[in-house]
Amino acid sequence: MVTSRDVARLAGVSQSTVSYVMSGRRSISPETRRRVEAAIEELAFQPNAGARALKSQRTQVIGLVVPFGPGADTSGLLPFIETIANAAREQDHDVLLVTRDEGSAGLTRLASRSLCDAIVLLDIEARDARIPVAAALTVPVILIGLPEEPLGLPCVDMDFELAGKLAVDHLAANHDRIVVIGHPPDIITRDLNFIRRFRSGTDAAARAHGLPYELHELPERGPAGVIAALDAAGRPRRGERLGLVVPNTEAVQPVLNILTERKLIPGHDVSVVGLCTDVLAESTTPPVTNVSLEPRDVSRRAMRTLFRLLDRDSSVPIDPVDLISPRLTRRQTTLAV
Amino acid sequence: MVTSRDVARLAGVSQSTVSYVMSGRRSISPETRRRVEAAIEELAFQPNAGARALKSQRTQVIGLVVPFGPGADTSGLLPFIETIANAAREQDHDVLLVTRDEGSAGLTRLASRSLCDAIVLLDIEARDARIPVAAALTVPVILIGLPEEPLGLPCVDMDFELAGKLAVDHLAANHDRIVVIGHPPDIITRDLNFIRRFRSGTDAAARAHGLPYELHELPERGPAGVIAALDAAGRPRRGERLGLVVPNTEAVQPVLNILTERKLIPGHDVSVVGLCTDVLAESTTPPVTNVSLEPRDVSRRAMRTLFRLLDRDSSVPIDPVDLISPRLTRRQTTLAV
DNA sequence: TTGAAAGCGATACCAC
DNA sequence: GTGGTATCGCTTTCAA
Repeated sequence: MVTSRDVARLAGVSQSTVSYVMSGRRSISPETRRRVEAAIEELAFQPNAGARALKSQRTQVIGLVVPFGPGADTSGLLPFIETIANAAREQDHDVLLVTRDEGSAGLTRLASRSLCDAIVLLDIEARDARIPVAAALTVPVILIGLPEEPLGLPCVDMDFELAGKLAVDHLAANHDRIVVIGHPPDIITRDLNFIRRFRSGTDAAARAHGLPYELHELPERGPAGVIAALDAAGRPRRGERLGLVVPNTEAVQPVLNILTERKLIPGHDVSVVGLCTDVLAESTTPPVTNVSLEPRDVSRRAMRTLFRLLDRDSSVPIDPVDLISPRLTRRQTTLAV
Repeated sequence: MVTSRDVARLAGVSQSTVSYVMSGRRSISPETRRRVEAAIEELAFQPNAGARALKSQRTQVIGLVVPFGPGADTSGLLPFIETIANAAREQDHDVLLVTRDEGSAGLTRLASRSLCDAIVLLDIEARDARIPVAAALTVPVILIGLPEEPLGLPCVDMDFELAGKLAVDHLAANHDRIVVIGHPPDIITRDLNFIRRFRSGTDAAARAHGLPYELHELPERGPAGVIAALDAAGRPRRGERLGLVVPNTEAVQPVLNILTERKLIPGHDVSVVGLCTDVLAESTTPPVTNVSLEPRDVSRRAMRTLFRLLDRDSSVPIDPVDLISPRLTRRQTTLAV
């Protein structure tokens, strides 16, 4: 393994000079710089991360707590991880994965062992036991999600309440009844509060518009659950214009399939608004009118905030709660006005 | 930040004793052990990872190179990451993500900076430029995928050739024509050689059975590409029993949908065998007969091999190429014999 | 503009 | 059974 000593020897300078050439923290004569850079090149020198972290108290690593482990819901997770990893790399940082099933211990491990400079927590529950632990850590932590009590930790998330409102507002003009198709039981018991927030949005909007409004949970995972929920919703009565809101990304295509099988053409006999990413909405059959749920935007924002927190001399104020506004895109599954 | 010195002071012992209590590398009197453990507990001491790595030359980190970055195909990636992260944690290791768009530089960075003890490379192309670089590293590297020239690096992958053979063998008994639905152009140009291997399996098996055999690539991504490929295959001629093989996981459900739309019931008017995970196969409508493609099994095996490589005093022989046998599960989309 | 040297925190050898 | 101490490779202060 080649060290800065080797470089120094080859360049005929001291070890500290090598360090200064690399960090640029003091002026170096052009000649010395040239020799050192040549030596670095020749030996393909890269500084030892452990030594650097030990001395500088900076690991250049972002800890990412992901919801892996028995019984975890990992659907839709990849865009978060990808965006976070890319954003980290742009700032010359790497990402260390910590599995969620370690619970709070994973957080203290990251911080106490100085494994990372900052932590991103995904998949936040409404009353997440990790929040108090995270709030007490010495490293900055950012939450992707919105707990009831953030305890001062910055949060970034979609504005699900607004999303719910957008969906209902879109349908309000020309529909007689709004039905929200819910989530399977395992999701409900997890108490992820984006569900609650979305419902409070749909709920308030339906009330504001004076529209009949029902919510039907999925009694189980998979197509059977969707069928049951649609049965509960019932077929549109004669002349009734029914609007379905599907906040469960995974249920969007199944809902469209089942309606089609029942000779209810989405966009013609019934309306469907999904909560899902634009990419997904464009690839459903037929393309579904959707409220965008863009994990990449959320992750980007979270990372921007995180690096501001790390940048101690940036005095840019940090939003304690940063809610990204969704956008509704009309596609083929909602009735024309 | 609490260090082993603090623990030593509190316990009234030397720093080295603390270290030995933690590592168990020499015998300690019960009384001393008790005091040290109490101090560790009280101070919630955790050893500094950088310092430990610096001295011990072990980071307890596995580097994972993931295909993130512009234009990367990340579908189906998550189960690999999840399984690898879980397997690492079971061996008291963490996972450091490196994005693929760093290319070979990411590999040398991981190794030269001593960021990790071993590297897992995903998404291997047939002639992957990273292989020679990886082979020259000082840390063990394992490939998930099978390049043309592994250069001595251990590889773990599904046995795609066998997968192709299984699919065709299953159809051979009662079909008159085999059509393989291919991949979209971007995948083809990537030259991921599992495609080639699968085809060589279907090809050989069809020849062995003396069956008419066609391959139709998808001219583009998305449903339109699938429609075009199915058009090219043509409807079964009067009385002809047509068997479709769909090695492209993402195309499986679209194929089923389109056939159904065309009043060709899978399992009745035409047969479909997909290459996909069992979980997916069970949740398609209708459940598709599939050859299993189990990323978790592959990842598990890779990690087992990796930790054997790290375990210097394990003399268990390492398979240079470890191909996991797939399994065909008959579901509802293939004609009864 | 450059060099010498202290020290980050853990490990493990050498003493006793 | 336990303690002292050199050392890993780098950063940065202090001196020149």
